[in-house]
Amino acid sequence: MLKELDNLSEIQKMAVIHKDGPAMIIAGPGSGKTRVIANRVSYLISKHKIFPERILAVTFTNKAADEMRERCVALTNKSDLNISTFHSLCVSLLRQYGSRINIDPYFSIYDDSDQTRLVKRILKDMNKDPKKLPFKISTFFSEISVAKNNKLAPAEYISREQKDPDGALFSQIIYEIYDSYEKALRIANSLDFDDLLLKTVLLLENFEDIRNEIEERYQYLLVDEFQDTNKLQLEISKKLTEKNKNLFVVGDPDQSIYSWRNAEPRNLLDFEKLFPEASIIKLDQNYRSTKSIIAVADKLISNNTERFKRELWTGNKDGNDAVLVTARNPSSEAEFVTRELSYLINKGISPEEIAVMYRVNSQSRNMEDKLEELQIPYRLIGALGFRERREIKDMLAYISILINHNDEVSLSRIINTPRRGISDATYLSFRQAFMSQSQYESILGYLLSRPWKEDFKVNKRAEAALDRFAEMIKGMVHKVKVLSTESLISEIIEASGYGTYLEADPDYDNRLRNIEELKVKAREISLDITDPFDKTVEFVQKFALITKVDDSVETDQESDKVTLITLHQAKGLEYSVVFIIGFEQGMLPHIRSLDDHKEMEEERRLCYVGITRAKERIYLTNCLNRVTWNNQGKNMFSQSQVPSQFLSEIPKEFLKTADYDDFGKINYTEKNFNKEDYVKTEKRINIKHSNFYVSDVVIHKIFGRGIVVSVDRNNDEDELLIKFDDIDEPKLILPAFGSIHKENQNEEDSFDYLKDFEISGEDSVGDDDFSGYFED
DNA sequence: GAAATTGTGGTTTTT
DNA sequence: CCACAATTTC
Repeated sequence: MLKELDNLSEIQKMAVIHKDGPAMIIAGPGSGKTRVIANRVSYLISKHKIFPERILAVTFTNKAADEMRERCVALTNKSDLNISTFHSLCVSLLRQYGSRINIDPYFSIYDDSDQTRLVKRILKDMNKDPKKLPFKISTFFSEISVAKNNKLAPAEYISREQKDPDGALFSQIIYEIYDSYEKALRIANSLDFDDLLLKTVLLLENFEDIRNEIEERYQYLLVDEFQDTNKLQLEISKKLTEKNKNLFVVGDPDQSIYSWRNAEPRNLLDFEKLFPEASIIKLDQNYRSTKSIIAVADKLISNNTERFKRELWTGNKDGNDAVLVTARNPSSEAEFVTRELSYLINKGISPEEIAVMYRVNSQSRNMEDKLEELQIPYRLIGALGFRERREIKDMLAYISILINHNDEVSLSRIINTPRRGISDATYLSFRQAFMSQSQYESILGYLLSRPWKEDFKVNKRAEAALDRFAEMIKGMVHKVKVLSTESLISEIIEASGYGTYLEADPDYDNRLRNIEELKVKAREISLDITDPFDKTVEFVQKFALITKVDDSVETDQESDKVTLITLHQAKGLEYSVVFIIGFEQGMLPHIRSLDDHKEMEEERRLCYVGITRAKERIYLTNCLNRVTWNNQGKNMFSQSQVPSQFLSEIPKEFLKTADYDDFGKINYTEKNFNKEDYVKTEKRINIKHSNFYVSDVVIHKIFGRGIVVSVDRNNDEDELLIKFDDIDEPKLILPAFGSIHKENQNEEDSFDYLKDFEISGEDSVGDDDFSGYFED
């Protein structure tokens, strides 16, 4: 038997040996999807003698593409496979054929910060105050993104929108900005992310010869994560397989989490309608996770109503119980996670195999603090990607303007960075002058040839500064043609004064390191291109598509690190141990989703994605209180949190619950937990007895007033069962951690017994730890 | 024109 | 709370 079919289930084999015609693989999490794709690629090559370069596999992220490539190369020993993302595929196609639709091959790619810059500039030109618009800039971008996904140019957009009289005014303004934005992009010879897809669709749609040529080039198309494709990506997939129909798509409707970004899960669900002859294969055996984990995931996702009923199952062992831990507040939650993971690490689990996941990036803060406190190395898959760092954006802007002389956004970014005496006002006059002349086609060309001295008036100082800048750029315009990308970067840093400017930066070391890293990345890219200029162009264009998952903030040099990551970014990854924090209404599900059924289902899918990343252990955590931002009062205040409704959707027997209080101690209410394990991690000295007795009236820091129902002194430490006034079920409390005192005693007296033992570490048993929680 | 200071507004997820 | 914009001061 061929090695491609080794160790596969019958159903997986069916997918691997699929040759011609459309196929849809519904692949549940951990069902061996990547393996199936890689093996099919390999099988096509070795069994059917398809040339590797005629197979195109499209994934969602660069990282996924790299992994896929690695796997395929390992199997086939061939390196000329085509594996890329939709966006980078489009960049390549547009570079090659873009001239047919008036796109210069040296186009720049604008990310959202570039877009925002551009739109702000446009608004200024239109004499509009960004703050007085009836919508936020982000609304504008999502609006035009929808427009572009529906292939609506500004004119088409407005004619469609105006049918709705209520929205007419709103749409009119959007239209005006959209129109100017498109014109500005064209003048700047730049494309935004949606354009990359849209222009490619237009290319394939309108030019049969190009379509044929590309379809000839790629005989077999595989698309991964198909549930997250948008309309344009579907169209590209269809156009590329128009004749041969060799479209092999893989996805999982339950993992569709990008509908807010115009992903259309229907692309997958309706695949059968589109291609009635399609082979349909469902992979629902999970090879990744324990039964406990799968049970939680499956019970949760079965609460979605708009869903093909489908059961994920596994032949794996039961494994550890899934755990829910409730903490007092986010910092306590982070403390629990940190201590627990240090316990796991001590137990021999590699930090690399552990991830902490959350709904929003800001939740990483508490985790970072605690991890640093305990000196556990972590990798933050960050809010701020490498690409978005200021020094990196600046470098790229310098290079971009040298490549694309029309790239106005880049020019405006660096013309006074570092400060060289060219104020925004000066730049605006200069730009105005450029716009109103017709002799020079590019803004950089205009700057360099300097007739602008006649076109507008600025003071001597500004004029001299502009002159110096032009001189400096002039010296580099030819260098971009001959220097390697990394030498070019060094040259820019030297010539522009950026180096000296950086030295004054408080974050100098980091920024310098980032720039060095940029050079390394430049060196690594596109080894097969020989011309230095082409290489730089390739680098800049592909660099714009790098995702945050590709790079990260490292806390030290070791590679062995715990991962902090958003649930969205975690898709496609797997870890032995996964913590998902913030299981509270308003956090997860996110507050913006609470009133919308469809969005709630997507939040549920997001949890499903998170839970199914885990191989061995899953911990869900939440907080009783959380400091939130109050719109009205402009004050931070501690708000009591309602547990996530998703938790109640998971039957109790599948999720063991425990409480965690601020002193780093878990009250395990389920016997399946090995309490000893946790005590060891805390390095606490066991205590003796407390002075609480049955029927004592007590005050608890969190739960308020209650009566001691029973005292258990069999263990090393007392366990009190307390019926609190406001809580139906009596709660188990360990009095040793100072969160409780007798009603008729003041707190200090109650704490007396604490003198009998000590708590290791710098922790002091004082009131400090409580301050702030109950204010307001 | 740049730096320092005050004010303001905004918090989801990202190719 | 934090980032960035506007305003004031140098």
